[in-house]
Amino acid sequence: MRLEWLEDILAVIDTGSIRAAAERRAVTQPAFSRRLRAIEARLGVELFDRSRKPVVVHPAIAARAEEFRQAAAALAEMTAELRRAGRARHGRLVIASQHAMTATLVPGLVAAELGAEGPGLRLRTANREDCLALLMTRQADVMIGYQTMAEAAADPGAFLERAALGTERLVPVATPALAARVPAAAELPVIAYPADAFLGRVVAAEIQPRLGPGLRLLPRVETALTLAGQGFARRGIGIAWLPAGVARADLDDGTLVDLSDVLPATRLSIVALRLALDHGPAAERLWQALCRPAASPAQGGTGGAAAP
Amino acid sequence: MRLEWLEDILAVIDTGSIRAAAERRAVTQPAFSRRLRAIEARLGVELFDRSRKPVVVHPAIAARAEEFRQAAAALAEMTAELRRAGRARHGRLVIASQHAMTATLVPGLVAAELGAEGPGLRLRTANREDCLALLMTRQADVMIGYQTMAEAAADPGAFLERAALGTERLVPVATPALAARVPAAAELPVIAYPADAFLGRVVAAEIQPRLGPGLRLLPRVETALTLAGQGFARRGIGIAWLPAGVARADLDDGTLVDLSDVLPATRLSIVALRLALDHGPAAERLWQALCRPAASPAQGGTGGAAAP
DNA sequence: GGGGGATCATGCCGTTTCTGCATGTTATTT
DNA sequence: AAATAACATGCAGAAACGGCATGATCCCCC
Repeated sequence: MRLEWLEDILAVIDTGSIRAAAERRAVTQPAFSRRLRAIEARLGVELFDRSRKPVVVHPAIAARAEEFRQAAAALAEMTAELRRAGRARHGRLVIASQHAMTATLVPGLVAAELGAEGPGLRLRTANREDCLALLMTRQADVMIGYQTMAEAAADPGAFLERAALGTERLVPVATPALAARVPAAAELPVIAYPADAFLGRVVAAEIQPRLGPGLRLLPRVETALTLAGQGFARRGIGIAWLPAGVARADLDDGTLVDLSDVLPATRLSIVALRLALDHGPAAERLWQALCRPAASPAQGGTGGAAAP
Repeated sequence: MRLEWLEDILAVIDTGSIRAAAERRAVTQPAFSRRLRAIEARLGVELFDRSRKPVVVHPAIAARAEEFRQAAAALAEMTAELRRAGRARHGRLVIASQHAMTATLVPGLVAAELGAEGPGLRLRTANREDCLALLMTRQADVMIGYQTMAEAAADPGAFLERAALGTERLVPVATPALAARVPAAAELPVIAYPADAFLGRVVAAEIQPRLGPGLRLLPRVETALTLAGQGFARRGIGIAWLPAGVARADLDDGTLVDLSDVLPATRLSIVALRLALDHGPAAERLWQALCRPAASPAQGGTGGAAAP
């Protein structure tokens, strides 16, 4: 028996169909169908009545759903606890942060606030979704990431604690040559974020609607990685919406110019998140240090450097 | 988390070394070493201190051994229970039997004793070790197999219940042509059983030592499958030691002749085994029917046919 | 402290398992 | 009866896994 099997079975029980369960388990329907067959074969039990079209979970199996749920939770808890203990053995704390912040904001936070804490600190960087997954599976103690102002105003939910670290502007930038052509242009070459990435949703929700009516965005390249977007912008491929902290150095030395007077910009909230659970003393210290608002170097700063 | 992972970890905890644990888990040491690394990687935790030569389980992990054991037991129990319930849904009983008996003895038992029970009965055939595994994992309700007379006299252990169904002779047989050469020969071509198979051990322990001093066995082919051995014997490849029930038809029609007057034979006990646990009503009826000694058609019979 | 032996790791390669995509089949709906 | 949605299947590429041979360490004992 495997935790994955329990989760697969529960997905079918919960969603009521293989197709929907496949989606929840993030595989294609054929692959998931096979997986279920394999589970049945290895278990030696027929779990579903496949003669019905949305498959029906055999009643004897459905009756055990709660048992499955508990076993799955116990296993998940066991591995989470193992991870926590494993880290504790090294006296390590793990911070998960979104790619864009790793190079700019986070080093400042860590250096400024955690000087003495330093040695046992590890940084993992990923996209926002994966960061959240690291947090939920307890592979990370704290996550630092962006939220939209709307998200930051909403209740974080019962499982999460949140601390606001500041805000940062998401500004349109381009090379001076490209920028000069912007006011007259009807089509703007842009570095786009994928629609399913966090910044892609932000741009779609908060930037696109505020563009002038005759103005169209023409995606030249698409990347989820802010730093890659910065690279393209530097080469004049298109306009990129970058966090101010990422763009600051290029803006200062004139490689890029700020277009936020002619194109919409928006503001992102920078937050720290952690599970609302027991934490070790080191994790607690880290959290307290992050929460101390005075120490926060956010507000568009590059971390460590003073804000204007 | 997977049951297999827990079992792997527990194997190391119990045996104190990777090599020994690999043996217990029935894979080679390199493969097992890799498996452990993969588990550590996927768990994100270092489980062992590999700088010591028999690896040392990290104390934080060793401290959780009991937790692991309970989780493993719970998972194993859950799958076993699922299997039982799955079978019960079909009203099915599963009998595991050794290959050799499936064709001869078991049909007689089933037909004679279970006439009415018939429809929901399923027969699985495997070697003795796998039959036992089927029993232990509750994929089978009852196992029917051979034991040596010594085994049959010993305590079956706390987990197993045993019922003696009779005995059967293991007799040396050969084609008439080959048999004619036996008395004078110093080397006998034989159909050998693998040393790690049940009958291989029986031959090694009870037949070999009783051979005349000047007599050598020359394995011509090796097979664990009695019926395959019979096929070879029929073609005159060598002498085979076969259960009387298997050989009977060939002996009756003269295809093979019985050499037990010039070569050692031995006697095997035919037993039914089941786990000493709760059983469903159908399983209980089956067991009672098997235990009824009068009905047993054993004693070398081919099952169904009357014994001499 | 220097073999000798045991334990674990690694390179290589064949086998098995798993996945996605495209497409076929079947139950359900209208 | 046709349309639709749900599930299965054929296929090919990728990843995981195992065994074997061999290399690198650690432990023990003289």
